[in-house]
Amino acid sequence: MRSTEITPEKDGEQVKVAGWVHEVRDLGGLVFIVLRDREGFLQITLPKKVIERETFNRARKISRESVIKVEGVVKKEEKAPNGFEIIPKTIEVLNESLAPLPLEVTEKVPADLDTRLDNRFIDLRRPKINAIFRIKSQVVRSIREFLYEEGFIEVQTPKIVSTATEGGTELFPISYFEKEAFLNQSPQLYKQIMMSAGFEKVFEIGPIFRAEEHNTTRHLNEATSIDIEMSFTDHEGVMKILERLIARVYADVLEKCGKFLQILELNLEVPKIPFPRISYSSALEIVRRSREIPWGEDLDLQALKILGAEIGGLYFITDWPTKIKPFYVMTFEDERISKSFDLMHGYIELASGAQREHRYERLVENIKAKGLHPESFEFYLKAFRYGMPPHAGWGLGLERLLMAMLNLGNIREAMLFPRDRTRISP
RNA sequence: GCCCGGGUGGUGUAGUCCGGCCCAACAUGUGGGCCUGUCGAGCCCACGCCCCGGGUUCAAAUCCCGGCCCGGGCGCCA
Repeated sequence: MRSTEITPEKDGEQVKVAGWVHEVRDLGGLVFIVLRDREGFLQITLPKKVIERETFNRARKISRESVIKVEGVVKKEEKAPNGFEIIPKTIEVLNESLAPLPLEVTEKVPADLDTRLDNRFIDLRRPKINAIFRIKSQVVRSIREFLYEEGFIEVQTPKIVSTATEGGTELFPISYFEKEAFLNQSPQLYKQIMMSAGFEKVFEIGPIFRAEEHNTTRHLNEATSIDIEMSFTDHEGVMKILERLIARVYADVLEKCGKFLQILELNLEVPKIPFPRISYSSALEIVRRSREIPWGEDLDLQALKILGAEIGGLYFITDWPTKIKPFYVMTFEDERISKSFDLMHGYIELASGAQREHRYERLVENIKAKGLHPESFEFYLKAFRYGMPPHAGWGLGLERLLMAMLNLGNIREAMLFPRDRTRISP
């Protein structure tokens, strides 16, 4: 049985429980073992007079974090946490833990993030850390459910690619027999090809790799991207999907992860849709009250912080200058402006999307205009020559979303085993 | 890539500025002991640490040089 399945009403019932020894409090004639399992804590109480001597003496010496199995009787008890305790008949040590521990699971002494990540298996035993990933699981589940309900088809695209970069980020080169290859920075080009293939609505949840030497609390070199692509719609259409998706995720987490939110001491609110939309040009006006940025330049961190403070919460920045967006975005009639958007949370960018350029000739021009070579994109361009519908899509950073939602101070907290500038293990 | 900050028991900190009073302190931990209502249990005893290599000096955790490692900010990027 799990800890949460037992209540004071089960008084007198025989139960089997298993888990980790969180703490042992030895009072001499009375020993308490705090047992921790996946769902919470249980108190095993051993009064010296009642327990068999051998069991009693062995139990008080069990090292913290050892894995034990307990068979015993539930006893309703006002003085016990949650109103009950278990009086054991037998205690079996399934696996003994070494001491001292690499870090304190009881959180009496804090540990640096670096120490925690080096010992992640034990760090994750801490309820607060565990809660993050229980919520992450629900987030992914909600996203999947929502997109399936909306008629999307889940796809898997390659993570090993040969193409030159689509622009922007650096790629990790890898050794691939006699060929040059890279880890994919995003499923962008492949999900667009799926539009030509006639899937109409696709999504993918998978890893992306960025070989940037950044060293900040909001960047990872391996992250999880949630990507959608949708035919016969425009940027407005996919923005609506995105805000509904975000609201759904918040609502589900609120409904199904109350316990974990409580552990994290978070008060989550479901964001109201539609999210505020502000054009790049209007955003620039706000920023210019305190800082000069010429039209057409990207908004740097300082600018985004000004905006985040001004607007707050979740909002879209739309109509970005074409020159700072990738070749695949579609422009308005005024070609300086693109049908693109970023979803922001404060100053953190969560997602970015656009209507795509589906017209072959225009696309080739765009590639050339970015100083790239159309020949390197032949596998991609081919899909545009034989019937490509108009389409739009976006990519959403899962860890960024989690960071924003749970107010995490460091994106590494949102990844089980983060990969950053210096860390590739564990 | 640029710029800051840091490395002291298993863990987290103090001490470094201004060298000696530091064979290094505190908490947690670990080992042992006492204790029948703990829930950050309490009390007593013990154990355990100055990143590496040079240098300066009568004397280095402390100052200087080099190295390794880590954190953060900016840039870039999602």
